[in-house]
Amino acid sequence: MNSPATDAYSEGVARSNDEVAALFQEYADLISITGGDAYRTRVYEKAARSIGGYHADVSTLDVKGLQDIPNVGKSTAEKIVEYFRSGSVSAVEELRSRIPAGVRRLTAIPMLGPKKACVLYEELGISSVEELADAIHEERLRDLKGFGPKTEENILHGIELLQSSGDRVLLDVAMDVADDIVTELSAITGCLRCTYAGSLRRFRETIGDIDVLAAADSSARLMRAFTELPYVSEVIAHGEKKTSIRTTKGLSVDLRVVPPDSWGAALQYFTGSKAHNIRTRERAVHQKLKLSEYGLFDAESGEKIVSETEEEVYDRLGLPWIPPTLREDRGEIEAGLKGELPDLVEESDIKGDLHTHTDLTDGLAPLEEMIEAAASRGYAYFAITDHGPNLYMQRMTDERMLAQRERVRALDGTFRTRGRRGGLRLMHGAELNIDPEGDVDWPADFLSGFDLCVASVHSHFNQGREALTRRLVRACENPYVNIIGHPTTRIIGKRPGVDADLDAVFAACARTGTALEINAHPDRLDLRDEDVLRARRHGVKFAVDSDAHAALHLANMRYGVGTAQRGWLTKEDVINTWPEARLRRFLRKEAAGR
DNA sequence: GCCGTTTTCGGCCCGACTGTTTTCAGTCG
Repeated sequence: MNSPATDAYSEGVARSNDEVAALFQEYADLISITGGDAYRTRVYEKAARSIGGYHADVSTLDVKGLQDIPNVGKSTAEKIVEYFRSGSVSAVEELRSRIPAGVRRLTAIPMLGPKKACVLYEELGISSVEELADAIHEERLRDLKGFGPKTEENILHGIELLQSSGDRVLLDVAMDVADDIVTELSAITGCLRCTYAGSLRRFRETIGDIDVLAAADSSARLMRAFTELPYVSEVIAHGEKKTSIRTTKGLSVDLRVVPPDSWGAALQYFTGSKAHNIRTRERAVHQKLKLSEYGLFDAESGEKIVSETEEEVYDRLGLPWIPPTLREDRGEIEAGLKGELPDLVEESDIKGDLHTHTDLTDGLAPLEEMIEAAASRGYAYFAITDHGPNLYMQRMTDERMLAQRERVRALDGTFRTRGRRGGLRLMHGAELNIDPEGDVDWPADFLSGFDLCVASVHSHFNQGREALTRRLVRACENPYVNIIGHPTTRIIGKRPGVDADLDAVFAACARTGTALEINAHPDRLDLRDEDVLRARRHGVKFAVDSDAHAALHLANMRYGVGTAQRGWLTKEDVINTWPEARLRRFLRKEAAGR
């Protein structure tokens, strides 16, 4: 998949900003665990977010330049400079020496925040998730103030959730590392090809370890360069064909170097999935062939038939080339044999983003900056959808929303001739809150002023299946609701999706002309691929949205498109690949009788 | 620690829910 981002918003810039953002988030957590001033905690959290979303590389800025970043003052700026000068920040190190890393890890458990983590550490010396689970089973939490039987139950459930995602990391974390490694290795003399394979190439929502594949006649140089990357913390194995390392963040990466003429077979083999490979190898066996990472061979003579490209390998097995995002043994082999593989939606098909935020609510960037970023991605249209007033913390009012609309309309005029071709059209929308009854923030006469509305669940997640289903269906039936945002509200590894009858919701979407969102934020990827597959059978349309809260986040679109592909979607299924006129017709929701 | 159409001090997003409590603290969005 190609990325249209080529300017200041492209990746790489983000690396050192992300590093600093993570450092300040950690500092904020440590301050709150040690019972420090809550306002200092907040400031460092806000600074972390601002830095993560800032357009310039913080490692290139001085104290004065850094203070231009919102929520970064003198003290924070000096810490950033200290970090790039010495590799660490003494104030952070001081707190790290007082609180074991495992204590902070405890706060990753849902319902367990800094205060409870602090009590657990100080009273019982608990400094890891495992120790906490043991302590609960040994009933050692019983005497602790503020911990009752229900809390124990919740913590155990939370630990289960946490561990179900295991040591896997989110897609974007793995992708950043993999992109960097591929770039570094591609520059080595003798490296003829290099790419990532495995679950990353298939765009799975979480990644266990990263597989990088390179083609070269001699592997020594590549292997050495790989082990000498700056973020390598440990070399697990070091050989001629395969080298494994662990990064400073604990991610394990395998590099395999293959001869150039087995590139295609190796790429096919190391991309997987296991289930898909078993199926392809079975087909080979039936044709008296043998498929391995080195090529497709005649089973009897051992003579190599093909191996240079994936296309050749699949072709010789009687199959068209199968896109990596489909290789899960979910019917792609059968569809390939019948010539019925879907023509998958690509990132380059996306004409606009329909769910984004600005600093009017909880976004980081001003309206103009978000629109500039959208224009630089070559979008044909772009919707601003800040939060409605019922998400109280956002302090939205009618006046603020209408004032924003004025600005959007004015900017629309100036961007009409900008962008890649035909200019960028702006749409004014909102992200509404679906309340427990299925109603949304504003009455019809106010809603009718928006070009489109996303509606999402942000509260009352545990209503029970029937109530939640009714609630979502009612939202679909609202003639002004065009897109159900992050439909299950799950946060990967942290919060399960709501318990609703999704098939009933999908049916309601199809019936009312309401699109389902595929939220591209790597923490969410909601709907998930399996749900997309099911929804598609109901004839639902989808919107792949970044839900960006900063200009940089617009680039998360690639993960949403990857998820859409895993759900077998074509351009036709995704409303934000459509031309503007067709999209506008869809947004009128005429089927709902509006 | 940051910020300023309350501008160098005194605020800092606000409300709901949950589980633990007899009046509230912690967590979440």
